[in-house]
Amino acid sequence: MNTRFAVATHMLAYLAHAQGQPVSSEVLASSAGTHPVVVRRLMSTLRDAGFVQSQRGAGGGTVLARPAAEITLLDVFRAVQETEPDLFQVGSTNPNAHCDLGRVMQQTLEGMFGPAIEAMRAALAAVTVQQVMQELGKRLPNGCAGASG
Amino acid sequence: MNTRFAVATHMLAYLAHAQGQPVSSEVLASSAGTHPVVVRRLMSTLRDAGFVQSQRGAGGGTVLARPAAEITLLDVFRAVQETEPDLFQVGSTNPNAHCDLGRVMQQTLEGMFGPAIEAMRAALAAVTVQQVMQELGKRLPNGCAGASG
DNA sequence: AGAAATGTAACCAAATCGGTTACTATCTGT
DNA sequence: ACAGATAGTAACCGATTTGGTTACATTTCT
Repeated sequence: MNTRFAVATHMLAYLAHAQGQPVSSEVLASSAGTHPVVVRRLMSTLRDAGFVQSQRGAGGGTVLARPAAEITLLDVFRAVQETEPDLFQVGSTNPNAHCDLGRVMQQTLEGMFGPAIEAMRAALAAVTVQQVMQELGKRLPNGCAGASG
Repeated sequence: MNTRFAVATHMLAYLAHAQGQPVSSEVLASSAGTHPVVVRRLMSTLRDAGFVQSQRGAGGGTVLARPAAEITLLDVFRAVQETEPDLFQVGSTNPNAHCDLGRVMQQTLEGMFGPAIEAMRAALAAVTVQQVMQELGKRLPNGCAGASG
């Protein structure tokens, strides 16, 4: 899987911790261990999804556009992972035209994965960015997250 | 995601339906809509995992090495998807050496994904190859699966 | 004006994936 | 013994994806 989901969550949690103070892509990239352009690319997606808001120019950066408590990890996953419908891409076995087995197999697997996928979705939907941030706070009592890195 | 998991399940269900009769990679490939070499590659993995047994030469093919009721989809997934531990590869954000945030973020996300991953695993473990085969039988009453395709 | 920052296109190297060819090894049947 | 059928496996290829990087236009603040 990609790193996009993890990086996006990382960025959002950082923004939540910044409490409305704009954060530059350079700072976020440094924290997430990637390149500022990668951050801005992801931000573009998150902006389209309505999660963040950016300001150009000196002193600019990105802030959350919604309360962190109202952004779930499922929201983030959906925004960032364009191929969300097939969280498990069961299909893509090229069904044999000569027989229905291929197609039926695909339907069958999809049916049997339904519960698994729903369980995963529910688990992701149960966690908010705010919770991630708070969990981070517990593990980083020194406050490094808000300062330099 | 790959097609490997779907194809492997396809093959195993087919073998379960064949009831001990060896099935050639050509037949399986035709049914799954792929190439015989792809089937044999996957079979090699499934053989290493102890799920199937193959016989070379004329009249050869592959048979199940275990009762279909004792092979779960989680088993198949683990065997075929080498990167199983990170069903969600949360990590691979390069933690910033300057600050612990990267590493802690990774730990935090992993911790919050634990339940989601476990839910998914449980759902996969609850389905056996035999159940897939039976479900296929319901949807293919004409018995095409056992005949030509 | 100049510095700082985003937005975005473009390119690249690496990895992955599935298909294909080619060859060897093995087994069965005559 | 020989021919045919089959698995096992290495090797290569093209397509796709991914993330990093450069480059440049745009915006905003001082």
